[in-house]
Amino acid sequence: MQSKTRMIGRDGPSFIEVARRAQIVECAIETIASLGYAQASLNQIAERAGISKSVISYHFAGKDELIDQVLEDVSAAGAALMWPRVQAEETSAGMLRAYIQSHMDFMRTHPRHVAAVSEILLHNRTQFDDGQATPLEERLREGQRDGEFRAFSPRVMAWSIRAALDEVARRFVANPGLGLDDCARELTTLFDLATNRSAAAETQVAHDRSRDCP
Amino acid sequence: MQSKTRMIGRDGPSFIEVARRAQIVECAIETIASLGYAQASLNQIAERAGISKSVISYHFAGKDELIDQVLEDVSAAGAALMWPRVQAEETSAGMLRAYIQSHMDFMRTHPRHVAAVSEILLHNRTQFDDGQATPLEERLREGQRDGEFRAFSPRVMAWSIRAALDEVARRFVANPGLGLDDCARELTTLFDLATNRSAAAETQVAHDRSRDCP
Amino acid sequence: MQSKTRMIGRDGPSFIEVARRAQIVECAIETIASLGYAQASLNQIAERAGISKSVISYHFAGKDELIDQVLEDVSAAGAALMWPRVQAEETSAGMLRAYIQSHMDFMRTHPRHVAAVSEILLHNRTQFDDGQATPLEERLREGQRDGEFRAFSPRVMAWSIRAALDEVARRFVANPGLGLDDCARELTTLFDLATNRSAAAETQVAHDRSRDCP
Amino acid sequence: MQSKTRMIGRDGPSFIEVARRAQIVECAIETIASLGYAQASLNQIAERAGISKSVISYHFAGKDELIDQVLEDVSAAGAALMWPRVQAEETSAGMLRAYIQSHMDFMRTHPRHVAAVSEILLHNRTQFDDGQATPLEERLREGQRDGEFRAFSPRVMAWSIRAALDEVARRFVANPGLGLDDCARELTTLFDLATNRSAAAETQVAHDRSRDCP
DNA sequence: GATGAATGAGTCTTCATTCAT
DNA sequence: TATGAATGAAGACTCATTCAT
Repeated sequence: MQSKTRMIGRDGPSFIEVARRAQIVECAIETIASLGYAQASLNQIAERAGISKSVISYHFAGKDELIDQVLEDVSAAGAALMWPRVQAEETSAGMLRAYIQSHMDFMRTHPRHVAAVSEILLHNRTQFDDGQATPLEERLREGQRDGEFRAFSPRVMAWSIRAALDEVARRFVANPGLGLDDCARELTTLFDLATNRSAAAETQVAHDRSRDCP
Repeated sequence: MQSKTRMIGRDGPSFIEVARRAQIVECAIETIASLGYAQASLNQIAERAGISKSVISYHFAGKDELIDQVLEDVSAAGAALMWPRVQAEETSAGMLRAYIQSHMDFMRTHPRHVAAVSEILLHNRTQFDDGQATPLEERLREGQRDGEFRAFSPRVMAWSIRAALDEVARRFVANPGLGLDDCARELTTLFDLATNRSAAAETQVAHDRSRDCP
Repeated sequence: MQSKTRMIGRDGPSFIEVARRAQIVECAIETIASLGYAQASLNQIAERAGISKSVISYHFAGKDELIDQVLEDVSAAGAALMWPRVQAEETSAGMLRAYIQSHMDFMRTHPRHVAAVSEILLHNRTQFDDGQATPLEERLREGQRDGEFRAFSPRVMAWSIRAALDEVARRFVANPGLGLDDCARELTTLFDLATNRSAAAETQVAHDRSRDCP
Repeated sequence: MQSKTRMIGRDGPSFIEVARRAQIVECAIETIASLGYAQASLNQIAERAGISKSVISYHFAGKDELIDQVLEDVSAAGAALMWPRVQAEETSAGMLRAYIQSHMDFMRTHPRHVAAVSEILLHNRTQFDDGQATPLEERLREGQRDGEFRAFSPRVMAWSIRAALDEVARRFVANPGLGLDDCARELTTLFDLATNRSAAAETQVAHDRSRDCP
């Protein structure tokens, strides 16, 4: 709808309005995941939706609003799936595993959603707010305070985790035959080893030994 | 394209041809790193090079060939810096550390090159050759055969390593104040722990214990 | 168009029909005066009216009819205010003064109406009916026949008067602080001098003198 | 030319560049004068020029620059024609007559130019710099200081003069049969009478008389 | 009567590419 | 070799209009 005065009345957006927006958002996701962010023009999106290009302009103020809606919808859905499972864990290591595992599960059920968001975030790196910590980073930091995680930079670790997950997401979209279960197991183990205290200690010993007698 | 016609002459590309192509590639790198892939039009590149836009079309079959050349040149430069240092190591763990470390060193000395390639790969993720193993993956596999690395999927591990390195690269470009030394140390430790055999064993024990008495 | 169909009923347009049309016309005036003709889309007009855009299409055959109605309504209102005062004058000079003065008064009481019409005429200067004389022109001609006005082209004089009034209207809309009383006095004097017989004679003398001994 | 770096070297714009720009500016004038500002799209302009729409984008940074160029070119041409003739006059009244007369002469030789500028100025009334005095206003004020002109608001008078001239310009474009000589004579007389001191005095007398015995 | 929804034509702009010189 | 000039396709966006409900 073009007017921004969108009924201050009681009803809010109509059913069909909601449905259309959802459909367009879905098609945008589909398109971005398939063609990449750069190739995902309104034309392409409209074509996939089987609608005229201007229908998008009717339901969204502009491409930006559409993209924002994609981010919002997918993030909300992802968070709804993931955080309960993360919070249900008692240990920090468990939480990290749950984070990765649920991320992969979400990816399995919504592969193109994850890929699309990944594409969007990668291309809109304006808001690279290096200043602010992500929830994941916070959780890692907490795990360190608890003494469960070894000493590492939570920021770099969070970057690495997200980068690995996003990479898998894109690979999965390009190649749906990819075994997500295997990937999940690999990544949980990888970052388990990378974060837990005892492994670090042991490796430190190994390092020391290797330095002692080269 | 014209260059092919030129190639059939007896002496290959002339000196000036080579120089021009190199100059253009450099300017392309500069432009992409500065403005991002999307804003790096031939116009912008030509402007930075102080040449006419059509010079690019003259020396390259099209924008695609230019971009490919950028990838090729930077990859070659990177490989030339990195692989000697990697090969000089005797242990697989050392090689992995050298891989990460030299990658960061290359990033420090050629930040814009790395940024440009990163941008390009991000936008042209069409050709996801999942079939073929990268050199890094091969090295990881070798480390497993040697018994130095634990059992993991070399492919997923390679993906994770590259993803982490590229992420740091992008962060570094966006924020040159980023401490590359710290990142290098973080990542080498991270993937050291993630790959080495003893850490895995120890962690496995820890896991078992945690399963025994929850 | 639908309204024609409706008209063939026995009682003409219903009360609600008339009211709606009037409301829409008012909002159109408001919008055009505020945003300018170019920015006054049906969307904007409907928004200000608090109605749906298609209501306009329902009550008017198209934007053109709406615009025509605006012109008609404002002209009628203006004429209703002005002509009685003009006709009340006995001399032609008095009539001209009354014309200008009442025009400015109308401008003061209906600034946005005048501005809207001004905008519309500016953008739709297709139908320049140069053939037909305006009422103002007729009055000027009459003043000449009475011997009260000097000899001049009533057409060009009428153009000049209207142009000056419209110019002041636009200035007033752009800058409501403009002193309309001052403008009214200036313009009445200006065109008084420009039309009256005695001033012309005197000036003619001056001209002749200046030609005699340059 | 798209690049803004336009050769800092010695040559400046090439001959063909200058010619093309001039041609496009002429066609823009033609189009605006014929269709009105609102209908003068780049498409229309390009069509009249017999060139592709993007040629305009090549030679001008955007529509704005084209419009600005139109204003600049026409203003320069007009000023070059008018001001020498205006300055050549010794009396203020002579200058005003020369201003109007030369304006009409320019209109005769460049009718569409004048009409186009008039259209542009009317539509871009953003810069309605009511604060700043135009050269014409300054001249009028000077004439008052000299004691040659009666007391009037130079601003309102300048508005009226320009409005009348622009009105005639538009009428002339719409109807080329219009007798410009007659118009020129009419307007010079009109504003002569409206400004000169003696006419005002005489009229004042008439006014007084009419007030005495109405 | 009224309206949300949809649409196609049209706006300006950017860009890679081609061509004659 | 080099380049100024030109072009067509595609980009996002606006808008008056139409239609089913």
